[in-house]
Amino acid sequence: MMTTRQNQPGSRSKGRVTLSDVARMSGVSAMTVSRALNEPQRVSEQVRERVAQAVDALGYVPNRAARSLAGNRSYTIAVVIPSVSNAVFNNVIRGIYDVCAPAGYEMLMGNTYYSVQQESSLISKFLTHHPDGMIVTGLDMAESTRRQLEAAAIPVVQIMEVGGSAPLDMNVGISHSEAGAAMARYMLERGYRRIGVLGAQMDYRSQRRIQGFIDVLMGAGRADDKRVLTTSEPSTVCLGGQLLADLLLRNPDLDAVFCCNDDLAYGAIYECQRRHIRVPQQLAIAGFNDLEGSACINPSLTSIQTPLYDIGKTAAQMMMRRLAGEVLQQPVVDLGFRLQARDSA
Amino acid sequence: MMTTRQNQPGSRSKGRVTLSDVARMSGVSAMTVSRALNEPQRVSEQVRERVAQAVDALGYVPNRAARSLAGNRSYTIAVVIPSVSNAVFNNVIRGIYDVCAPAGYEMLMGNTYYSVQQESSLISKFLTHHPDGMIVTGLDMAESTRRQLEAAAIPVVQIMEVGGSAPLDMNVGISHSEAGAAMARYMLERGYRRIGVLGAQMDYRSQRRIQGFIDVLMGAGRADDKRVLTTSEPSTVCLGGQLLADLLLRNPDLDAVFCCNDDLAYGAIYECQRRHIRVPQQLAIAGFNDLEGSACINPSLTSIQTPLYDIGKTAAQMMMRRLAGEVLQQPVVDLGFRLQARDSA
DNA sequence: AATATAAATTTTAGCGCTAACATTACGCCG
DNA sequence: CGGCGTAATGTTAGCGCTAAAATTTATATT
Repeated sequence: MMTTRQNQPGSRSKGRVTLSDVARMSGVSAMTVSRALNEPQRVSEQVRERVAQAVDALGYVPNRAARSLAGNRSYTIAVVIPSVSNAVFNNVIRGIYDVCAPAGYEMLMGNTYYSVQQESSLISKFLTHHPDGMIVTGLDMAESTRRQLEAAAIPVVQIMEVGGSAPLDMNVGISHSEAGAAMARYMLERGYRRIGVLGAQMDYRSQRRIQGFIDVLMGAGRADDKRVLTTSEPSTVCLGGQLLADLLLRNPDLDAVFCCNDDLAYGAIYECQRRHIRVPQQLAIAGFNDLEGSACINPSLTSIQTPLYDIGKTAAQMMMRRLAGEVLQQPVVDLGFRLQARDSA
Repeated sequence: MMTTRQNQPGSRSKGRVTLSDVARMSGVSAMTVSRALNEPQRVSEQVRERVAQAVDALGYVPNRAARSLAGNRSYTIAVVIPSVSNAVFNNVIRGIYDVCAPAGYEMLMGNTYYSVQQESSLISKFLTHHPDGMIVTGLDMAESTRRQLEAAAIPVVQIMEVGGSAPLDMNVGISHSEAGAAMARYMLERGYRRIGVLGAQMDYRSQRRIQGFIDVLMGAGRADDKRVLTTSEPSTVCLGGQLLADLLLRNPDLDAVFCCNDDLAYGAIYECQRRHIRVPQQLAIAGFNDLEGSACINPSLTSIQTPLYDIGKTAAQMMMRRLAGEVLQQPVVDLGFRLQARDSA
């Protein structure tokens, strides 16, 4: 049970342990305590120890707001992604985290839910934290947001895709149209000829994947608009099954389907199981992103493996270098992808 | 391309637009601008408008650090969960967000990855932000962390489970042991007799689910240690298949398996598909959490539906009421669960 | 019109920390 | 042993905002 004084939020605090309390107890100035905590190598060992003891004894917790205000630096990187819950971005986030945390940076994370409006308002909100840098997903954003970011004059890394619109500052990702094209070439090589396409969410990257895929089919004289089914609804496993059902209704003769992400592909495979359609013999299915479950579904799913962790890690590393004052020779990095062939296509 | 002045981080800022710039331009005092932005009903309409214009013209972005420092309140709620990428917690987070965002609160989120150590260090880190409140997962935590939270003297809501250890402050969730027990009773009622149990991750809540399940089996004289297989490895779909394979090796006569979460259950179903074991005729399978995909896998998965969104929403509402100074009559809320019977068991 | 009351606004004083500069202590050399 | 460079510590001032108190202005009441 909570027994003690509850700080009155919204009143002038008293009784909070501050740097000067620690300073008083350890018999040095506040500034020295600050240095003992943030640049320990700059104070003598005995001071370092006395300060550590005082911090412990008093239960001192530094106040980031004060630090940020005084230091004109927040030690915070804002990360703007469509959805933290998405397994795709989770890997990216780990990559960012593994670089930021050891460097003493916090991450401020938020979801856009694939909406340009939500992205704009989220970025506005994040700017009030005065982050030292920002990592945002994708190359496309509202013009006003672009201006806001330029006005903020902080380093920005755009992640996930390269080669779409011109980047604002730094850029790390893969070419989604090339990845889509690679999948199309693979399917054609394997002998599939009546190839369908399923897409949901239809953010810019899904669109580019599908465009790249279709362009290759077109080049081979195998494109057919009737075989492409997309929706702006959020992508779910169940939706994959429904979309496949729709698509087959209009194209009973399909011999393969490219799903613009693995979730849809799972749903499509489930639908085939229910209809006793043998995959890949009667219908081949491929996905995109190569999520954890793709290796163990039946049949195992052919997909495009994207370097998610490395995208996050590289983006954060570039950010750190920029924050250290370095001028990057290569502000745009294409990390490439790998086609993971398995049993489903 | 970034053209303009890059703020030197770590130097005294100049040239940032501040409240007083807005005040000067709109011909009122800084304090009035502050009120115009934060309590608009307390200033005259014309001032409100002039301020809005000046904010627009100057591109003013408030500085949260300054606000937090001056106001002794951060408008931040720290949220400590095992893994943001987990679909389970995603729903909880949405519930929290839907209450916090309209109330003007930010969420500071972090993962413990089911580790008590990581939880401790995360909470320490979060306390440096001086959040106005904290929402943490589960009832169990390191004793030192418990003391830290008490010393911080902020409202705390522990979420996900009720009825385990005594709560620190407020508490919202379900009883995992009761939920496990309910599943066991259901399986016994359906006539299953040689029932196995699979568990991974084995955080406290998984343990309680399994314990509740086994207690009921025991009461019915159907418990058997050999039929329980658990691991502390993180739970994944693929692991579910491997664990089932192991379990069947030692217990070829099983007629049902309870998986302590849906991911494992998916893997178990896949493994059955590969082995041509008919579910549920030869082997029934049940999961826990009722994730999105559980309704459309083949066969559809019997699971325990937990009120994830409502847990988050309720927790945040209790937090808001507490921050408004209210004394809660009911600091512990059990939201209950529902057994979702489907085809797999 | 005088007074009481409420509403709108300003003034003052800091929140807790760190950048920049100032000072002191210490070792080392000629 | 004085002078000098370096390392260690201290002093000053202020980051941008808001709580609280003080003041001015508008509105109601008699």
